[in-house]
Amino acid sequence: MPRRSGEHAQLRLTADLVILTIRKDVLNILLIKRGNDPFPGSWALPGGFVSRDEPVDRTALRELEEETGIAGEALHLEQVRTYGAPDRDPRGRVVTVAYLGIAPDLPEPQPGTDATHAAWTPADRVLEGKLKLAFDHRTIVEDAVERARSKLEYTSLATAFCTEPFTIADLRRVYEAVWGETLDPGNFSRKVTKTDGFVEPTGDHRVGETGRPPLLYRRGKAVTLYPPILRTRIGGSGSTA
Amino acid sequence: MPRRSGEHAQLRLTADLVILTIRKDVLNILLIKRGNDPFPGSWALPGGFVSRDEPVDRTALRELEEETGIAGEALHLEQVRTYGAPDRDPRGRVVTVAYLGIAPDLPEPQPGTDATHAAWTPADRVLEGKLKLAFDHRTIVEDAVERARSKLEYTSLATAFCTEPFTIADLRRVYEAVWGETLDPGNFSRKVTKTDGFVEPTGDHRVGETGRPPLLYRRGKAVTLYPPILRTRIGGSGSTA
DNA sequence: TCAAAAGTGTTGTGAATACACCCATGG
DNA sequence: CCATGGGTGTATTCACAACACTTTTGA
Repeated sequence: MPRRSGEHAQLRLTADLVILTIRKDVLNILLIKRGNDPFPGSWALPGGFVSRDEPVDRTALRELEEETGIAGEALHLEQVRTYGAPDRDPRGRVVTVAYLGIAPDLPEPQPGTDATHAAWTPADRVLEGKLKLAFDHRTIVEDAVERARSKLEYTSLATAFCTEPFTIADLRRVYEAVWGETLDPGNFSRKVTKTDGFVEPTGDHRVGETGRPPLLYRRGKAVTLYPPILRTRIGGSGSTA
Repeated sequence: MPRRSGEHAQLRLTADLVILTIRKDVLNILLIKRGNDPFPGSWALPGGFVSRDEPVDRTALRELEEETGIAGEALHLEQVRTYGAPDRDPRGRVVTVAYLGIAPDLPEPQPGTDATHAAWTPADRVLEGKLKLAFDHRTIVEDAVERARSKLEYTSLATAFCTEPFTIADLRRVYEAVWGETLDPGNFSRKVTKTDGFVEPTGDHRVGETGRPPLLYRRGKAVTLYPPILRTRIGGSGSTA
């Protein structure tokens, strides 16, 4: 199938990561400050080049650890999509595979290779354009966050934000932070505990905080939720992409 | 960020296409019979190498036309995901970006470059393993078909299978073919016509067939459907991936 | 007149919302 | 005893599945 071999040799492949977590009830994203060309000093997603014979998924985990010191254990990681516009990188033809990672609240990241800083940043600062990112990383963030938002509806992804054991209110705060809307605590509790396989009670209560001690849960076996937990569409005409 | 330049030079990128259509109320997929190494004589997805400075999306359309004679006009095309296992291609490191295409019933494909045959094939023959495909193309087909099945639920994707103008029954047969289940005609009709922006009446009827002449519709403006048209989950425990 | 297909009416069931209210703890 | 957050009760609204039934054509 190749036409002339020279036509393909210049292309390089990277993996970039959108790592999301909830910090103080706010959706945060892991960013690094670039140390090298291009865009030195700019904020960007962690990521880097795929090595020969390295699965792309492993590139993602390796770069995450190299640039931020965060290990991929206990991290939900899934591919979002691939960005292949010819002019997206000034270094030449660089195609990137974007990943979405979901983490429970993690320690401060430690900058490593190619990064002078690594920090959790409220996702809204990127989505609202107040913080500019290098390359087409803002688009990647938008797509990844929308993926997370919609997967909260029909999968058990929200539990990946929680450290076990967690309470129903912990889970509700995940939905509220990711969707940016408040939910009725009572109705949410019922819906979650009645959705087969979403969460399993441990039998214990969480103590030490004010208010009635909540029951503790761990992740259930279900991957997809039926019925789904739908966002409230305003207007309902549904012309959103 | 590159370590040694030699580490990246060997990687090549392809675009592969899962083109779906409905033929005689059955979900069909467009396959080619390979003319070249590797796997000559095997059935496979249409696709080919990304050229220098060519957007990956354009590669997909170009290869589709080159190998099957089908033009990308009036074709819904979206990326599914990227497959990057190091050993997925015996020629070396070849990473592929898979696309899902949805087409209304099209003429017979004409084999072109690198393909000795091109044909519509019932998707079940591939999904049930009765027809073996080259590379990891069966996995790609499974993922693409599952994407189509779930997007029928919460988007207006089904209309991409229909030639305008179409009837509600045409649309119902799309759902039935893709989901592999029968739907109640009356309830389906109500649901579709009441879902804001899904279809718009043209005012005309289709004549010449037996039975009461159905109203004709064109695609509405909505991209997402609310409320969604959900598949009937049996058992409901939702442990599917 | 009959078969076939389209589309409406009707009814019972289940789920979602809004919100009142009770529970169990820390201060 | 009060504030705080967790959780249940309940009425209303809404959506859906099942299926009877009417409509309108071709044969």
